[in-house]
Amino acid sequence: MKEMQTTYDPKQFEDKIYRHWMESGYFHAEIDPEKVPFTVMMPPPNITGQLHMGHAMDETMQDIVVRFKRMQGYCVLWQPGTDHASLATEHKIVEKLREEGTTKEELGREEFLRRAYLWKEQYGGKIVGQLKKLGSSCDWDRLAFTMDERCSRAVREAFFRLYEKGLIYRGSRIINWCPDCKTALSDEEVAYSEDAGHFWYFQYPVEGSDEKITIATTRPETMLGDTAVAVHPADKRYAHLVGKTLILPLVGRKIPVVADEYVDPAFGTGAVKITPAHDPNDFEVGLRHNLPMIRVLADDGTVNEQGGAYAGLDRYEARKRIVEDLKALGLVVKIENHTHNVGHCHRCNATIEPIVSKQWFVKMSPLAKPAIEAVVKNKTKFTPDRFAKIYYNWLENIRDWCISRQLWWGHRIPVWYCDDCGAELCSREDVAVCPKCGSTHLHQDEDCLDTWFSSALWPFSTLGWPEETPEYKYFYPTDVLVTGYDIIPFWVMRMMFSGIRYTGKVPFRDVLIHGLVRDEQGRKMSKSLGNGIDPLEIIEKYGADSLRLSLVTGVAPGNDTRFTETKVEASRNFINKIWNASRFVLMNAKDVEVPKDLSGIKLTPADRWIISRLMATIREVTLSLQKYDLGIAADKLMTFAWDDFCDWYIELSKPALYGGDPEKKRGALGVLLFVLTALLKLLHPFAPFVTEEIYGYLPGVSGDLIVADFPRYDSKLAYKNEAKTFEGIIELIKAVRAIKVSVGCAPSKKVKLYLVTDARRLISVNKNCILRLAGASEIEFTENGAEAGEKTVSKVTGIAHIFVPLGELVDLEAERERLRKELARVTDEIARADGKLSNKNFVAKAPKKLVDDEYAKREKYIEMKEKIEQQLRSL
RNA sequence: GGAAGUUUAGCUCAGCCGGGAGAGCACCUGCCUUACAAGCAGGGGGUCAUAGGUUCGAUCCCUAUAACUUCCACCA
Repeated sequence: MKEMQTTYDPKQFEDKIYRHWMESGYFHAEIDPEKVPFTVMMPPPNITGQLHMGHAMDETMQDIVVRFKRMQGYCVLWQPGTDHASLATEHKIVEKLREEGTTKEELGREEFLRRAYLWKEQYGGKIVGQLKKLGSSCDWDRLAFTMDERCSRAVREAFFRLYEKGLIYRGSRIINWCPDCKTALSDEEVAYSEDAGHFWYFQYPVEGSDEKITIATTRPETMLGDTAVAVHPADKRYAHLVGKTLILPLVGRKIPVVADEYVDPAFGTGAVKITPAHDPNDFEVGLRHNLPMIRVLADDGTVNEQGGAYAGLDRYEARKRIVEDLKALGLVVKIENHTHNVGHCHRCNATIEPIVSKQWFVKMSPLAKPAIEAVVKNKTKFTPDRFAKIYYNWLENIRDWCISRQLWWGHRIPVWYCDDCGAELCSREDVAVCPKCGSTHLHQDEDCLDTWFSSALWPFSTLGWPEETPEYKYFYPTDVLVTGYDIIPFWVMRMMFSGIRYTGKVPFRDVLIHGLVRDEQGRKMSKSLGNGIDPLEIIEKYGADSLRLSLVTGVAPGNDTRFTETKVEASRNFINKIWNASRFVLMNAKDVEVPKDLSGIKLTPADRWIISRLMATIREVTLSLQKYDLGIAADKLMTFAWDDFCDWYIELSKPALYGGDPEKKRGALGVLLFVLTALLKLLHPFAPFVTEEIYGYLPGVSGDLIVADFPRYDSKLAYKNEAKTFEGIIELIKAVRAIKVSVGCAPSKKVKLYLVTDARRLISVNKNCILRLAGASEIEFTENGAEAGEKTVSKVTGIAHIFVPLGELVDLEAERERLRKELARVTDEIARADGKLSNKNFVAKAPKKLVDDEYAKREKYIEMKEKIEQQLRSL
């Protein structure tokens, strides 16, 4: 039998243990009709991604749940995978091409895609390795990729079904356009921020008059596409101009003045320039008044040929020039500073241009309704449930989803156009011949689908849907989805409506939402701030277990948390404690094995107390884990491990271990091993590596912890009353310690205890423990403590009145003072109890147990008071 | 403008059904007590943001207020 090293050093075993788990196939989920399935879909990280703290927390939480369920005997599938991340990846590759001095257009679609796959092969695996470092116990045999064959097939099927029902359509509408990425985006992919800008006031001359109308704009360059000026119908200032024609300066176009309710007369000048092709509101106005739509910006954000003299200029350069030119014409009234909300590309942060463009859309309202209903009806539950409201907010206000992207890396839209008859053909299979006219001159739509279109299918596409594979039938719907609240609109919501639509079932029963991991100052970790902390560096320094623990302790579900290295250190210290406690048990446990149960052991009161505490902990941890209260579960566990087991029980076991009575020693060791084993099991989901490592040293234990049974609460071992009685011993020990400290008695100096007590038997049975833990030499029972003599410090506890003769250390005046304070405290307690009990309503209405408890407390304090008074008199 | 959250010890945060406020870190005192100084023992420190209400009883439930955070919408 090898011995445990004297210090906890995670580097010695974490990789080794992970390899062992992999080789043993413990992560692999094989359909087992005898077992109940438990399925978790890992949110697929981007192939371009690096593991960050957010992932680390998300993965840790999933792994805790998954390991817990696996140990409970479920057939657990934790499905891993990666996301092709269409835009993010293409963006990176394009950047790389730029460095190489080429462009994607130069390479052509085919070559570009070849490069992209190469990239995926090269970098896509990186994050997988990082997840392994963290201890993720997912089924790597089933590693999926959103663009693999299975998922791609599901994407086509989903698209086809929606298209068939008219829920996918193509149309020209205002969309969010990123001029840098040169693609359309969904509403969710636009992030707004308050940017400082200007409010420019321009004058547009009225045709056939000297009059001019003043408009205000934040985007002067869009005036090139103005096709009207709108005023409020009830606005008297402009009533005479409605129907008149204006001459658009610099352009010379004649545009009408229209009356529209949309205009707020109180804002700006009350007259609004209308650019239907570049503003969502103007677009609506344009439709109502049948205005022409003139697009003046090209895909790259420069002014297009419609811009006349400004054609070819970048939008901001054009803006500057237009303002200058209008100034020269004397048409600029004023320029104000103005901060307003500007949309930015979620990926590259470029300013978004609203542009009219022909794109593919998913009609949302028929999909949103059942998705809302499913949560209302509790088919899917959010934890914490307040996130259901966020989810409703999104779905209730949702607009049609723009799903086409002008990108190459992704799922190409499965629609073909016939060059001869113009037919638009959506198909599950590639189309070579036009079914309408028989032509073979067809071309596929150039665009790709939004990445989230495929992620939305993740819970079932990975299982083989639309085929009714055995996996799909067994593992779907999944049990819990774990993700951050920031992903609700992108992913959770879309999986919900997709799952319901395509499979007829909600994709998951529970959604466990967590918050963001922030930096020490509470700021979001981000690349631009450079405040991100690399989880791998933390793992390198402290080990994965410490990182995992630090990410779940003291965190309430759904709340953000701050990452501090101090917290990791605290976690590391805890694990070190476990390590050393285990080492202590094992170095004493020669020729002993972990007992299967406790039936062969004669249990001492201390044994029963720790077993009772273990049972309570098992129950609390199990319940908390079932409710996904990971922070509470970890907290209970750590308190039990450190306070109860290490600080108390191990110390309590020492008299038996060192006392020379082989039977007592065997009993204590049996309990130590029994409790330690259970503790390792309970702790395993949180700190899998170190617990598995220690488990390997346990004598007489075979197999691996990862697949051991999770401890079960056993009411026969609860020993509630005995445990409560034993708390009296603990209180007694603490009181003696406090007495010694209060007079500056050296801890190593043993003192004699005189006890006035009714619990002589209880104390006698636990005498050795009391002596050792309290630092006492002997115990003598007395009637009134007089034997202890003058120079004595006394203290009253629940089971005894303690007298400790401390000779010269005792300052009688200080002792009197201390007793007076104690007396005051006890008197307050009695008053408090009296106050409650004299309240007739309390006695009448409060639960009986509470009232009885209050009487009992009063009794106890009165007794204590008498003893203290008596002691004060005798001094 | 709408929504959600937060406000508890010096700091970071927990707190299940309403029934004597907790942890970690920091701080103070004393200890290398042969598992552990990444430790042990003892200790100090809180009007649970404010004001009302419900209740026998409120950190917890309700209402209002304030401050902060986040998300959404958005007036060109």
